[in-house]
Amino acid sequence: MVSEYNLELFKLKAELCKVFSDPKRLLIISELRNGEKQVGDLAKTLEMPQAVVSRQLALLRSRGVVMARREGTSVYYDLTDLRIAEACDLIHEVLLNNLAQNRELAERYLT
Amino acid sequence: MVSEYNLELFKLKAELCKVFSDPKRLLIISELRNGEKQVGDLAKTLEMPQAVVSRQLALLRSRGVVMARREGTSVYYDLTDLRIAEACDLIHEVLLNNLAQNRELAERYLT
DNA sequence: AACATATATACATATATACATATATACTCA
DNA sequence: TGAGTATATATGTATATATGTATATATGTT
Repeated sequence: MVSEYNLELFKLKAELCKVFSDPKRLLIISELRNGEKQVGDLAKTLEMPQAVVSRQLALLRSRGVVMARREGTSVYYDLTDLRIAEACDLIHEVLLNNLAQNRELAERYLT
Repeated sequence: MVSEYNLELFKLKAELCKVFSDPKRLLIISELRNGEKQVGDLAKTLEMPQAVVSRQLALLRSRGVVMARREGTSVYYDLTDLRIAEACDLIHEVLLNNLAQNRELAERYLT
């Protein structure tokens, strides 16, 4: 039995998580872990077209994951909440665990 | 500068996170927190068509988020890794924080 | 004001995703 | 083996998302 209230909350959570479902955005988030960066530098470091980085940052900002600060012609972006990075760490661990289990399975059946 | 190796890893992470980008899947994960459940029960509790629950569970399993155990005609599903639930908790907190900040903004400008 | 730099956005297109409905499969028991 | 129950999958359709390219906007400089 799912109340409307709960459903709404889960929809918001899903919206937020959608942000993490793209490798480019994860790379951006990963870069921002070490402190704020400007758009152009992110584009250069991550070897992505500027427009792509800008658009993804706009999306991240719309979901409250990053915040922007203008300084002259540059715009600096930073994470709004370090727990986002922590969540990414947990996912990282889960992934490594999955991979390890897959390897184990593979070894069991392929050798 | 993103190495191919890293890119591959981030793609996998994004694939894993995609799992959390749907409210139905989050509800299922949330239900499974309290222990394994069978498909039909999940469908009933969450008021979703059986086919929807089954398909989402298949997806969750393909990503290594849940595991299945058959017992007679029933199939029981459970989380594979509690850190998944922990990550969801962190996201929950981030979301609440976002909402609080939005409310603050709204109050500042609407009153 | 004219120009340069940094960033953002619009549009068209390709791809991915979710859902409802119908159907198939796996298992149990008579 | 045949009926009944639980779960899984296939298909068609509607919608969402990502991308490249081109262009717009904002700020700083001369």
